[in-house]
Amino acid sequence: MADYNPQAIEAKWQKRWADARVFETEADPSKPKYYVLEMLPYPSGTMHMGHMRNYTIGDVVARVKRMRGFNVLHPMGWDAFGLPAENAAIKNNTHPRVWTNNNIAEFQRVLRRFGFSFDWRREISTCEPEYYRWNQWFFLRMLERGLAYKKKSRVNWCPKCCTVLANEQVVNGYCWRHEDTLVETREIEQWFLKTTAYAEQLLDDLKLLEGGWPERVITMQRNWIGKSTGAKVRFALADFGNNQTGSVGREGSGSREGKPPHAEPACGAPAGIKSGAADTIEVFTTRIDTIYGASALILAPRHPLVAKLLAGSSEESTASAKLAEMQQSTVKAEELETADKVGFFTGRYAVNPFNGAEIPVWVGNFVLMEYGTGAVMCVPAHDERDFEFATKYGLSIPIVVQPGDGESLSNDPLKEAFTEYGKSVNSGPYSGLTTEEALDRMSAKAEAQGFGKRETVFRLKDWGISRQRYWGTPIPVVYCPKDGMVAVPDADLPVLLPENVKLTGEGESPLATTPEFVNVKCPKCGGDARRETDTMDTFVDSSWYFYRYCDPHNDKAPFDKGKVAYWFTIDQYIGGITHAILHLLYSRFWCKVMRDLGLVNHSEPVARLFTQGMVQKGGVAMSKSKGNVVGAEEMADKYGADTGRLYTLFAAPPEKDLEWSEESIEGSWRFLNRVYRLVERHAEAVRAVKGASGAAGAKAIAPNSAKEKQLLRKTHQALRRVTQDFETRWHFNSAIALIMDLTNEIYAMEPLGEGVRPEVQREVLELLTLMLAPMTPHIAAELWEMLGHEDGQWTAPWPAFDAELARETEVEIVVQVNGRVRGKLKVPAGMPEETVIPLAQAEPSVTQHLDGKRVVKHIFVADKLVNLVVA
RNA sequence: GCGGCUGUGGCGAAAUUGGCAUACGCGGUGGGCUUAAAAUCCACUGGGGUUUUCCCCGUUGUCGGUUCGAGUCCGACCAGCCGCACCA
Repeated sequence: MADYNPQAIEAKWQKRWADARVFETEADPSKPKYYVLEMLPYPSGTMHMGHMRNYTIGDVVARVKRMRGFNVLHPMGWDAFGLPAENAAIKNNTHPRVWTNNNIAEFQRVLRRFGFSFDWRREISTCEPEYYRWNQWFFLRMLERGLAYKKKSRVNWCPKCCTVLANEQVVNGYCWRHEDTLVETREIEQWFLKTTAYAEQLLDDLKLLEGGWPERVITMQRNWIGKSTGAKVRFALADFGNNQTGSVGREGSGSREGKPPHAEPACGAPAGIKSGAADTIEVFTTRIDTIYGASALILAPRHPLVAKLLAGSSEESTASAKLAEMQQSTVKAEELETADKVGFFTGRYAVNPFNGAEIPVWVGNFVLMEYGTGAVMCVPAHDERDFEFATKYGLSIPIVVQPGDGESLSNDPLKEAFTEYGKSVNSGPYSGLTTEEALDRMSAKAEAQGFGKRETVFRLKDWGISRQRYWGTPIPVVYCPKDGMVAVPDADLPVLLPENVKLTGEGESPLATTPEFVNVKCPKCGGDARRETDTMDTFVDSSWYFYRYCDPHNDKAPFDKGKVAYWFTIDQYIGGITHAILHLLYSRFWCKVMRDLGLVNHSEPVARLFTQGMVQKGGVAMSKSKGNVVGAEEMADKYGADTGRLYTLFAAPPEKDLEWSEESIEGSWRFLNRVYRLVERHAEAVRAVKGASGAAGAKAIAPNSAKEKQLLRKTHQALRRVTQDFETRWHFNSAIALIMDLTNEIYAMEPLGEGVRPEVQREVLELLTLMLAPMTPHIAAELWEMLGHEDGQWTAPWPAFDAELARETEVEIVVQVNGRVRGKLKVPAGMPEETVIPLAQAEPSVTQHLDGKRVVKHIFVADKLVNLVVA
C-alpha cells in the first residue's frame, strides 16, 4: 500500500499519453469536430496559477468533449514577437530570439507538467519565419486591395517603448504597457490597416455573437466602434477676407440680433453660401433637426482652419495665445475628465444655411479633431456640453424642440439642456414636425441644396500597425528612387528579420541602422532601393494564429482551406477580459478580410467566447511585477498538478475572480488523498471480479441489497448532476462538490465489504474515477488502472447515468402552513395529492398550527411540498 | 454622467423551472487512534430552548411589490467592482 504520489503518477501518465499520441488529431469529416482554444500566451516571466486556470478550464472542456466522442482540436502556441523580448535582450546583452526561446522552453515544460491535452505537433511560434511570412503575405493582399496604406499622421508615441501605439493600446492617455508613461503625439509616416472599411460589418455581425459571447464584451466592442448616424452640414463664413466688419465689440454674444431672420429661400443656396472649401466650415451633427437653435460653431483647437480664421481677425492678438495654450494642453485622462470647458471667439461669423442667421465661430477645448469633422454646431438648449459652454460664455440659448408630453420648456432661464426627441418649434417651415420627421426632411433639404449630406461616422479608427522596433514582422515593402513604393513579390517572401542587429532601445528603428537589411535591389527595375524598416504590431500575429493551427506546417499557403473549413469556427475560445477589444476586434476584422479573399467561408471566427476570472492574491491579479505570483511549477512540486487543477476549478466559478488561499488548497489535496485511499482499499476485491465492467458499456448492475441500492443510487444521482454541470453549464465547482459529497457518502457506508458485492464496488468506483477524469486526469487514470484496466482511461467514453438506479424510492415532503415549514413527511415517491394531503394534515407537528383554523386552500408539488393555507 | 456586473455564515462558495437557504470546501471546537506528534477517522460549528432522532426564533445589502410561497421575478434605493466617457 503506497501513498498517493502525484509526481510519480503524473510523470507516468504524461508519458503514456505522449507515447500513445492520445491528443493528436486530424481533420476527419466523418467525425463531429470540436475546436477548443485558450488564448496563446506571451512567453515572458514565469507561468503562474493565473495561466494555469485558463488552460485548466480549456482542458476540462477538451477532455469532456473527447469522452463525448468529438474529434477535438486543442492546440497551443506562442505569441513570441514583442517589445519585452527586445528590452530584455538589451538589458541582458543577448538576442531576443534566445530570450524568447528560453521562455518558450520553460513555458512548454510547465504546460506539459500540468498534463494539458494539447496536440503539440501543431505548436506554432509567431517569431519563426514559417509563421510570419504569412503575416507578410496577408499584408500584401491587403495592400493590393487598398486595405493597407501608408500615411503621415498624428500618432500615439510611447517614449518608453520608443514606438508608435495603436489607439487601442492607449489607456487613459497612458501606454498600455507602462502605466506611468504618458503617451505623446507625433507626426509620423506609418502603415495602417483599414479596419474602418469593415466598421459597419464589425458592428452588425455582433448580432451573430449574441448568446455565444458575453454581453459585456459585445457592448464594449459596440461602444468602441461607436457608430453615429447624422449629417454633415457646411456653414459658409460671413465676410471672410474682410476684417472691417461690424463684428468688433460684439464677441461672444450669440447671433447677430440686428438682422431679421432670413425667410427660407425659395430655391438655391441661401445668400452667402459659396462652394469653395476655404470659406466654409463643415460640421457633423446627429441632430440636424436642432440647427435653428445653433448659436455658434465651435472648432477643435487643432482644426486646420483656426489659424486662417484668426489671421487678420479682430481677435487675433488675444486668441493666438489662448490657442497655443489649448493646443499643447494635457492628454492626461484624469485631467480631461474634470477639465472645464474653455474656448474663445475667433472674431468670425458663419451663416446658418437654413435661416441665414450669422453665428459666431468659436474654438473650444472639448471639440475633438479626431471625431466627425472636428467642428460642431453649438445648440445649447439641446445638448449638455453646448449648454455648459453657452452658459459660461453668454451665448444665446434658443429653444427649438419642445417635449412631446405637454410640459414645455421656457427660457427664463432654461435650467438644463433638453436632449431628447420631441416637437420642433421656432424652426421655420419645420416647426410642428416631430424630431424624427424634422431630421429626415432637413437632411433631405441639405442634400438637395448641396450644403450637406447624410453621413455615418465611426469612433473606430484605422489600425496603425507600424512599429519602430526590431522584434516583429518586417513589412514587405521596398522604396525605389525610380519606381517609388514597390511591394515585395510573393516569391521573395519571407522578408527575413536579420539576426545581427544592434539593439540600443533608442530612437530610430534598429532595422534602419542595419545596412545589409536596408539596402536591396528594387524588385521592379533591379536598381538600388531601400527596404521599409518598420515592423508590424504583434497584434497582427495573433489576429489569425488560430487558423494556422489547422495546418501549421503548410509552406504553400497560410493554411489549407479544406482543413480550416472542417475545424472552423472555433467552438469555444477562452481567455481574459483584457482582450475584449484589441485582440478580439482585430481577429474579427482579419476574418472578414480573409473571407473576402475567398480563404474562409465564415464571417466570425469565434462562435463562443468565455472570459475567465483572474487569479488574485491579496486582492490583485497575479503578476510578476506585483510580486504576488504562485508559480505553477512550485505548485506541481508541492501538491502535484492534479491538486492545482482541482483547486482552481473548485475555489470559484470559472468566470469569477479567484482569491488564492494556501489554506484552502489543502482541502483539494486532502480530497484527492481521500479518493486515492478509498479506491486503493477496494482495488484488490474489484480486480478479482470477472466479466465486463459496467462503466465500459455493459448493462447496469442490479442491486440486491438496500445498501447496494443506496450506494448505486447516490452514485448515479451524482453522475446525472455532474453530467449536467459539464454539459449545460460550466459549474465545475459544484461538480466537484458533488463528487466530494459522493466520496463522503461512500466513506459513511464503509466497510463496503459488508453487504456490497465487489461488482457493485467496481461500478461505483469506476464511475467516480471517470467523473474526475476531465479535471484531474492523472490520478483518475492511475485509479482506473488500479481497478483493473490495462488500456489507458483515454479510451473510456463519458458514462451514461442510469435513470432507474438514480430514482429515489422514498421522498421527504415538506409540509408548510401559510408558507412556513411545520413538518416533514416520509412517503414513497410518486404518491398522489389525494393521499398526501390527509397525511399532511394529520402530521402531529402540523396539527398544532391548524388548531381550530380552517384550511382554505392547499398547494401540492409532487414529491416535494405541501402548503396548507389557513384562514 | 452612461452602460454592465456583483452583494448569501468567520472565509471561498452552493441552491436547474419561484418550493426545506447555507450543499461542498477552508477555518474553528470536541472526540477516537497514538507513548507523543503528524497524518487519518468521527462528531459539532446562525441564535435560543428543551422532553436533544425534538421545538421555537432569525436569516440571502436596504425598502417596497407580485405570489399560497421569493436568494431567485418586478420596482426604487445603497454599497462595491469593471468598462466607456466631452463621440457632437
